[in-house]
Amino acid sequence: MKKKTSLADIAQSLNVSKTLVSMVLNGRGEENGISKDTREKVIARAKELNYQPNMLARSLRLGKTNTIGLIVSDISNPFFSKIIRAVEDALAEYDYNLIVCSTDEDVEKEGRLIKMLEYKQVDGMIISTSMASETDIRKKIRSGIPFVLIDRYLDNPDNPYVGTDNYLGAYRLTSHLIKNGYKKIVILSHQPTHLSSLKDRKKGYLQALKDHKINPDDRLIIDVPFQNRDRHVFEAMEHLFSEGEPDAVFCLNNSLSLAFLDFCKQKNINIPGRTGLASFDDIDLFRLLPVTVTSVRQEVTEIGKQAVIKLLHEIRKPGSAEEKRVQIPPILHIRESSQKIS
Amino acid sequence: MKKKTSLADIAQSLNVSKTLVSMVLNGRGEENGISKDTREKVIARAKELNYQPNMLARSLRLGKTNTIGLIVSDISNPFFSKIIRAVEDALAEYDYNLIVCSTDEDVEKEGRLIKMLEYKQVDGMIISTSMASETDIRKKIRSGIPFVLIDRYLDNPDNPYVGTDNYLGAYRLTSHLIKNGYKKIVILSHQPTHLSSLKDRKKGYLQALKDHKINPDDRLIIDVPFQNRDRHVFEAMEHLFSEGEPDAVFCLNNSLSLAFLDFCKQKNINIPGRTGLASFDDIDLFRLLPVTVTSVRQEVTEIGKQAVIKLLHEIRKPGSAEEKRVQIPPILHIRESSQKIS
DNA sequence: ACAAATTTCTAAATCGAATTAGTTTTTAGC
DNA sequence: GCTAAAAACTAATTCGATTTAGAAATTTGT
Repeated sequence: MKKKTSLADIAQSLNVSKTLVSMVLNGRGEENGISKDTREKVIARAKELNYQPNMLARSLRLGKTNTIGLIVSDISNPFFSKIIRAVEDALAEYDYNLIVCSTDEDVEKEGRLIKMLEYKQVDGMIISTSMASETDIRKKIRSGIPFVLIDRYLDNPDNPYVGTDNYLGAYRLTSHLIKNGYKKIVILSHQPTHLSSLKDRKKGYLQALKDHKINPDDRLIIDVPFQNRDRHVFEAMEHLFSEGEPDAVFCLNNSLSLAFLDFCKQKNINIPGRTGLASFDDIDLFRLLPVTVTSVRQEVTEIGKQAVIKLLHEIRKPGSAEEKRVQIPPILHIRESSQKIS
Repeated sequence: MKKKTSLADIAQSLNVSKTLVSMVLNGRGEENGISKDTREKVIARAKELNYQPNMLARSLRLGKTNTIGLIVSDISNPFFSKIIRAVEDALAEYDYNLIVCSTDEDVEKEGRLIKMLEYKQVDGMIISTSMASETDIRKKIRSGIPFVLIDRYLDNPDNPYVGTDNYLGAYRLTSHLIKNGYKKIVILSHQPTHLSSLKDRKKGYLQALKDHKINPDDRLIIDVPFQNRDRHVFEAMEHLFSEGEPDAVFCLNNSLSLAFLDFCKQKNINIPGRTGLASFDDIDLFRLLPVTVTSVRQEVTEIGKQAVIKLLHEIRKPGSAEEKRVQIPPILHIRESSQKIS
């Protein structure tokens, strides 16, 4: 590893000051009255010595790193990985980079990651939090680094947030099922029930039932833990289908849908013959199955983009946003898995 | 944004030197002969003032950032997002973080990203390169920052590399197809044919044909561009199927398989009735389709883990690894899409 | 030719931590 | 009570860039 050239090296080799070199290389030579001749010499020498600015030093001095931290539960979940991609692209336009972290829905781990990002002096964070309240998260972010929540919001309505209108999506999807003749609609969700995303989807479901004069049935509301999801879904569904047939199953995210499809495959359960199916989150699989799957597609790219816009806004002038919470309407894809019951 | 407490603040408030505070907080108080009394006072005050070390300053001084750069073509591709997750987890054990970037198979963009990671002084890089030669990549990494290639290797066999044994996977998969009676086997690949991963898969395919005395047919070897992949696959397949029926299609990665399945869905092509199917990369979809898809699964987690081990090795003592190229054997999943031709 | 104005450039401080090469203080020995 | 040794602590430099405040050199005006 050759030692790198620094400003000082260039300055020394030309017998000028570091100040001058710094100004020239930052394109502020002219306005600072550096002669054209000198400017050219500096630029030439910088190239010659293969000068590469050290962003650490620069960031330390300037108090900004042009780096954003992104925390999600699992970067390999397609929902998040697509958001990350959108965030990456949006940030690139403003010359920001991205440090990504997965929490596995572990609040402790999330806390540690937030701290770590603070140490690294990121300029802001985008967080899909597993925490239950804003107080918890503020306890970690003591420095006041700006952050934007995605996917899940917290109790404080002034927290910048971008996500899907989960209530709306679930309401529409459930209404659609009901209109198609389904009555006993199972809702398959996750256990830490404090997540706003899942809560709102459940609310949408319940409201749709209510509006269509269907009484909710607690036995049709299933919450499985995050860990060992597949096994839990299998057991819960096995139990449910042995007790009596539901009309349809509404899975609240892509992982649950996958687990449920696995169950159907193993148990040879025919969709929509034996049970209807609808899912929150749309994945490739759904349009490729021979019986395509009805779903609500979240606008992941839009969520990523807007989160970035909001965050950069917060970084520039904190707290000045007009609209704190942005809820993007999802898109309903009606397919074959929820065909009309004859 | 409250101003942060620095070492100096703690030092001043206790009337001791920064040196002392630094030593104590780094756990080197005792060995440097700081009295227990003072040590406790420092630690207490640090807590009281909510001291958070500034990693920028630390990194600048120490010459290491504990940050790794990861470059892939698209972080939202499930193959890569799973590798990223594995890399993240493996790095976490050594207290490293991850900056991720997507290149979209664009060599220019990759060059810019490498430069940027250098500026940020990452301690090392893990790269799934789109470049064609080691010279190209070395031209960018002028600083000599250690890097490990994944998924695709380059001409220099001394470059640390971790990937799948693509030749082996393709050879086995093709042999399997041949043994099941398939003869006219289409291979669906991508156009920039310099990628070692795709080249090796093709080699494995050709060798399998040869070993089974089948003459390769150029019309069955299809290379589509990365951009507008889906459209190109559709057109190429439409043309191919109109000319005469192939026996089977071997897709060289998950994206091509998805595009091909889309085509079959639209054209109502029955698998394996009308054409057999096998795929490199295994995705959830394949085991959930009613006709499950035969595939070669890459050990993504293992690739991520080993890449990290190799990189940390390079960082500690460059060039000392026993084995430069690690090729991990993939796992063949024989399913229904490649059933025996009767 | 000399002051004033303009052009061109620079020394030194700063960001926050780590570290080298000490110095000061205390204790021990006799 | 004095010295040597041990214990406890610190000043100053460094990493590499930016910036403030100002100095030196040149040009202009009369």
